[in-house]
Amino acid sequence: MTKPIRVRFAPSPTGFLHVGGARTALFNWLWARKNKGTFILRIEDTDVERSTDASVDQIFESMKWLGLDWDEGPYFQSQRLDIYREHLQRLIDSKHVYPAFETKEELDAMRALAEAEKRNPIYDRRSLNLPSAEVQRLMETGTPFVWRFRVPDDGYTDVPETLMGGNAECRFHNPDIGDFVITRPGTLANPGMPLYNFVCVVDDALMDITHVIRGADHLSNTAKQVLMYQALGFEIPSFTHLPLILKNNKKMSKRDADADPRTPVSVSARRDLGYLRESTLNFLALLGWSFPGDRELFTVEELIETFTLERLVKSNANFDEDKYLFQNGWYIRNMPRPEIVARVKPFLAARGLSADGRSDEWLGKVIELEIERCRLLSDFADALEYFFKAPGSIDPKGVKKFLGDPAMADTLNAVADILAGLEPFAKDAMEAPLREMAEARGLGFG
RNA sequence: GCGGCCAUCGUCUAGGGGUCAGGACACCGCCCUUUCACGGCGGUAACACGGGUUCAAAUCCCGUUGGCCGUACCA
Repeated sequence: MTKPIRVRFAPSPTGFLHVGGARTALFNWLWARKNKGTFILRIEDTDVERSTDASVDQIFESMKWLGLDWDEGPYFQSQRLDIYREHLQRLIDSKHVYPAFETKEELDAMRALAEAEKRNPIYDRRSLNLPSAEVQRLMETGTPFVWRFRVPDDGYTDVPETLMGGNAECRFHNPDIGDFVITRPGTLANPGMPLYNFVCVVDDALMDITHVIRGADHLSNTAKQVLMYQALGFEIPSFTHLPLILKNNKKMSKRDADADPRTPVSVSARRDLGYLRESTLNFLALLGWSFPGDRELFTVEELIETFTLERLVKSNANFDEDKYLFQNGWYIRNMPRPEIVARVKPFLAARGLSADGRSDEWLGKVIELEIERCRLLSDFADALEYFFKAPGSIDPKGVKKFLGDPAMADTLNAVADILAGLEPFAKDAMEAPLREMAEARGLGFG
């Protein structure tokens, strides 16, 4: 038995949990559950400007709803600043980092110039080339500076990647990486907050993460991180970069605000629309992974049992709304009826349809009437509304078209007479006389 | 621009030297059904292109093209 598996999901609380993040969390969770490992939740909130408590709460809530329970954490990076400070000092002492004094504006100008000259916008190390007396003076006079990581002048950095790169290693040319920044601007007295590529490595190493499973948008960051692991003398974990989830062939992100209310990107909005956790997990698992043997529908237990990193797909996947909807409908139809009744209730209430005084049995019967047509839990509220309240308004066009016709009024009266005379009043008993009447009047039976 | 990754039906994918290239969603048709839906049956539809290697390439190699991601004092 080798080292126990430890994985983590590390969202930044700058918005709700979106379906892409949920899939990353799911694959980490599955890998932990499959291997009796540990699933850790870590909140990456070093960007104080953008992080909010509301986002943290919503992330927790969405993960709990999906059933992605964590074994350790949540850790908050904002509460671990002393740890990062300690490791930063190690990097300073070992000369792996150096202070850089350029302002944001200067850097923007340098980048613009590089672009205009069609050069790579790579930091030119001007602060590294400052005389040490000048560096000393600037620091002591309180000039704000950032810490930059000194990337080796030549050579290559290999990322031990299990998926991308054909199970080989992704190789980056060091001079292409550039000396990246690992803290925000600060002074000796007032140090700047540490940045992602630094804290991520410190935490993953200190938390004994064995497998880093994250989105492929982090692939190029990983080269920087490998360099940091080496500089800090940490053991490098294995990396698995998941193909991205695309929406209309573009990376799906929470920044594409939920333009269409029917197809939101946030997990909680999907839940509120009446998507089930079961179908959400099932559908998400199929985005970049496949169940062996043509299976498309499976339980979470089967998923845990079957999950392997080997069956992960390398190419990006478009989010297929139709398939998600279909699977949601399938789960609704195949769910035990008492369970469905319980799940539909909140959606009726949300629509102001009171089930007070109605038994679950009665609710079960009316739900059964529409269950094959409903693909979202919220569809039941639309479909069953007429059981709960009288029509609020009637389409005037419809009134004119049907009720304005004297023959129609006559027909309706005939229908009413037949129904009133029925004994007992049952569905089976009403069909024959109504058909007879329709035929006599030369009408379709529709 | 530079760097990295990727490339099978419209979409999600299976298949990794010899398959009629399989499944699912969507779409179309038929059946079931008073309608719709569900269900059943059937159908349209794919190996990006060009070179190699090989008796044999969707599968291996190289190139091209295309797509995506990154190129922050965000994560």
